[in-house]
Amino acid sequence: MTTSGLSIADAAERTGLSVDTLRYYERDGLMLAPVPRTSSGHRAYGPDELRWITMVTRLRSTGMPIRDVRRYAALVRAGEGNEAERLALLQAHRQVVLARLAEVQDHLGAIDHKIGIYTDAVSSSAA
Amino acid sequence: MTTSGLSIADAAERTGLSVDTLRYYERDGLMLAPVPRTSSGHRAYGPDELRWITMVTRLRSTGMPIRDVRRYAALVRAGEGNEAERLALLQAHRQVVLARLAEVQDHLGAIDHKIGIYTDAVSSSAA
DNA sequence: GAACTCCCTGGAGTGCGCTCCAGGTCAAGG
DNA sequence: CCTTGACCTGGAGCGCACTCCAGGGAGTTC
Repeated sequence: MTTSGLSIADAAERTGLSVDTLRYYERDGLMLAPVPRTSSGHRAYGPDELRWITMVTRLRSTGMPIRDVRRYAALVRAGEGNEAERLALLQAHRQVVLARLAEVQDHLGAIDHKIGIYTDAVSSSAA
Repeated sequence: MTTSGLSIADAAERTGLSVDTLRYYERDGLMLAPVPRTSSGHRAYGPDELRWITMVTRLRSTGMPIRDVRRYAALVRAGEGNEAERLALLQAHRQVVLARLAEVQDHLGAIDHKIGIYTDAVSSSAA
């Protein structure tokens, strides 16, 4: 009486990833365990898988390389006892992201300045 | 009596790009004009080149693809009269960057939450 | 004038993260 | 039955942005 789970196409729609990417992530060791299969061998994504994919997406979308996501997945897969390592990995990532955000914001500020200049130029030439 | 300009190695150091990247940008049409040369054919980067490279770096570092930087360079190279187009390009980029920043910040918030959970777990296990 | 260093060019190679493809299986519909 | 459609696998291919390399000057140092 278990609900079998989402097809890969449905999981793709839910997560915003492509079907190919979902299979690629699994092949590449980013999942915590092989995705469950139906009797005919089709993947069936359950809530656990979807939640984990969401976490992977957060890490990827903040710029974490696949290889680091894989390391994080390995830690989680290993089970309890390595929380300090997981924490260290996430905190290191956090620092990288914050630095990157600051850099982008700084550069964007300079670009905004240039936008201001062009805005003046364009509006005065239209006058 | 013209100061000849910086060697490519010095320009690389100044801009934070690699020597190879500087040559690549020039080959790929990202510069406004061919970089001036010394009598022996070595590149000599002057203030104009360095300023432009700084702008390119800002665009690149905020995620603008090479191809769009090239389009922007082409507009600037074409001279006055297309300020509206330059402005449109920069504004479009700005929107993309802002959206990306918001997304990253959102995902980072979720990661921070997870960090909080692990911090609690680790500190209580140490207690 | 031999060695050294820095630079040149054209072109090949690399790492990343997907993305696509051929050839095959399986359950359901007509 | 036979087609259809979604999915399977292993592996090749791709776009991007560099990065590296071979082979060849040119100017300086001893």
